[in-house]
Amino acid sequence: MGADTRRATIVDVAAAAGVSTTTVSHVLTGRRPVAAATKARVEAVVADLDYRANASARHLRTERSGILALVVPDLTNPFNSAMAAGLHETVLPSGYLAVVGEAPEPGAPLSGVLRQLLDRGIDGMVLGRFGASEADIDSVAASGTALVRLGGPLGSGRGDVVRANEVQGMFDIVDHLVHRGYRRIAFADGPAGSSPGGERQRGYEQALRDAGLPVRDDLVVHTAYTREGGVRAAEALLAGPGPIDAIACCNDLIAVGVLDVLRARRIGVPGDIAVTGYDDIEAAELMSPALTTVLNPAREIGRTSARMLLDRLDHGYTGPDRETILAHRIVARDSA
Amino acid sequence: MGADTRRATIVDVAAAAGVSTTTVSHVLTGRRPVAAATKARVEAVVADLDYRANASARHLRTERSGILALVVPDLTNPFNSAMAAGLHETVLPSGYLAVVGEAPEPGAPLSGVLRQLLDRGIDGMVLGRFGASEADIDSVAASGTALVRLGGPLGSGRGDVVRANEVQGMFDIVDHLVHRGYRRIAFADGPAGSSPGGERQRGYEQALRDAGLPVRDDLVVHTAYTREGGVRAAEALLAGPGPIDAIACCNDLIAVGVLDVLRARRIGVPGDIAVTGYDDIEAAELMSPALTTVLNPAREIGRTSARMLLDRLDHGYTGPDRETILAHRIVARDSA
DNA sequence: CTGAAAGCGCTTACAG
DNA sequence: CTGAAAGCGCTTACAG
Repeated sequence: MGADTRRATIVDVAAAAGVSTTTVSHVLTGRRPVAAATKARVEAVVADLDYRANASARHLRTERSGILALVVPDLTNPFNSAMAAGLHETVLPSGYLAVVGEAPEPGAPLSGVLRQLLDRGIDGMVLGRFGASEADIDSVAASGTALVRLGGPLGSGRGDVVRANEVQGMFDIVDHLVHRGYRRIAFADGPAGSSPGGERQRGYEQALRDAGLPVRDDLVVHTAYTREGGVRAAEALLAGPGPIDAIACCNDLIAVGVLDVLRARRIGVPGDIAVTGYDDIEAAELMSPALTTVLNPAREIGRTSARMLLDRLDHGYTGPDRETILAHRIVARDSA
Repeated sequence: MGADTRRATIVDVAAAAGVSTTTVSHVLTGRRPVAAATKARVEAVVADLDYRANASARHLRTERSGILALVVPDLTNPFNSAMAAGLHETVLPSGYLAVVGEAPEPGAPLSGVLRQLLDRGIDGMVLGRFGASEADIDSVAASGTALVRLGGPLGSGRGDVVRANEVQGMFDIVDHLVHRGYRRIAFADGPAGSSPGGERQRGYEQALRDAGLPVRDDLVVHTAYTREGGVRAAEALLAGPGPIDAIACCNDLIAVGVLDVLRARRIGVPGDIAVTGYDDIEAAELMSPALTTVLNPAREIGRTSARMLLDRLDHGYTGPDRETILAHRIVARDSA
């Protein structure tokens, strides 16, 4: 089909159909009724010439870019790529393109990626869980970009929020540990002040309190959300002030690192120390021992975020900011 | 910081700097020398007004979209998301946006995603390894979009190719099995006729031949590139015509499924049957037994693809199509 | 039910 | 070394 011939424009279509470009445009957008016969004629020409509107021209005129973005700290994290997949599949049928950005330095002031995305005039943005500063969030919100945040407080004018109930999720899995008889439960948290680390820590502490167990600062250690972070956390905890019999980790990647250390030191899991994760990445059930964790429906979070964006962009929703909470589920395997 | 004030345009900058928009444009693009003093003045105003060019307007005028795309069959596959990350990080500093698309039905004629991307006038595209039809590839090439393919034959005018040496990679790992004493080595391939399944199968067969081992059709089974595919492959192989002592899998996900079946049937790995994968996804070393596999540098493949695209788009390369081959590496762990 | 025309914000021959 | 002006391909008041 037409190799290097110039792509048809709306003018070509109008000429071939014997109507004005105005009418062609209205047939295409459906924004004004067009006589059935005219409409049919235009549509035939559109098919014949294989006409498709030039996105740049349309967006210049409508002041929309037709681009949605997801910004996460690490695209390699399976949780994030599953989310990206959910966003893509939901958004494409509506004609949007979804761009995924890795924010290289979480928390850097309006970091490069965010800035570049905003410069592009993206229509909507899903801001992943990481240390985006308040100022950054404000910038995005102020730019008129529809915003969905994955976590953080729901505050008017700062975007919709999609989240799993992080507090409850960590509460449930620590409760699971308590019911299995573990008493000296440490917590390998994400970086101090980060999300979802903060929420998960609250769940951890609440579960201890409800069980009548002491909440001890020296049993909580902060680290990066990575396998290496888990290694450091385990080493710190093992060198800590007293014996522990379980380590609840803030995510699966941290749990992987913790298990590395325990395996290397020949500490039995869950016999000597139980370990739990959070997220249920694919590797969780492949590991030895298989990881007991909390399933966060990543792909569904992506889909839901997409729908909330489309609600505002295409379906005319202009009400107050909304929060959607997705159910989590404890996946009990062998590590706890 | 201007919350909802109208974004500055090139006209605003020109007025404030007391020059024409022509000059502002040239300061911005660097496509024409501008007197140092004038340039400094314009740059000061740009910074002051926080001016950034409207991407849609620029692209409408230049007939470029500034968007690059990566199309893969499954974004959830860690190999693909690592590749996507490499593409992103390389391309963003040059001002391009990278879009990732999941082709829902591999091999469907110019499937929805591909079509939509082409309609957007994307400047370049990386076409992942899956059953894109020849016609599809021709369509992309003919559209004037810079094209990089991940695998497949290098043919002039059909885009650059970035690949690992699949034949050699599978040869090496099957050779590894041979050297460990395995003799009845089966092959759990991807779908018949798919890439990189075909190349890997050739490496498998060559290694057997070089070792003086028979190449038997009934030891090769075709399946999907997924864990479930691996389950089916293992069941077929185990129900097959004769005993086997090793299963070389076409990728890690297949190997995971194979290990599922062997574990369930209490068949020792690698004692009774050795298993190898391909890709070295993160889970490979977390599994039990840890998977012996071939490392394909996914992120580096993404980076290299990006550089080849940028070469044509921004650096004026107009020579013949090129092929870049990246080194692989055998990662020997416990499963073989 | 339909059209003529302005204009979105850029870049780039053309001219001096 | 710099500018006036055309034009990229759309959409949308305005008018009939």
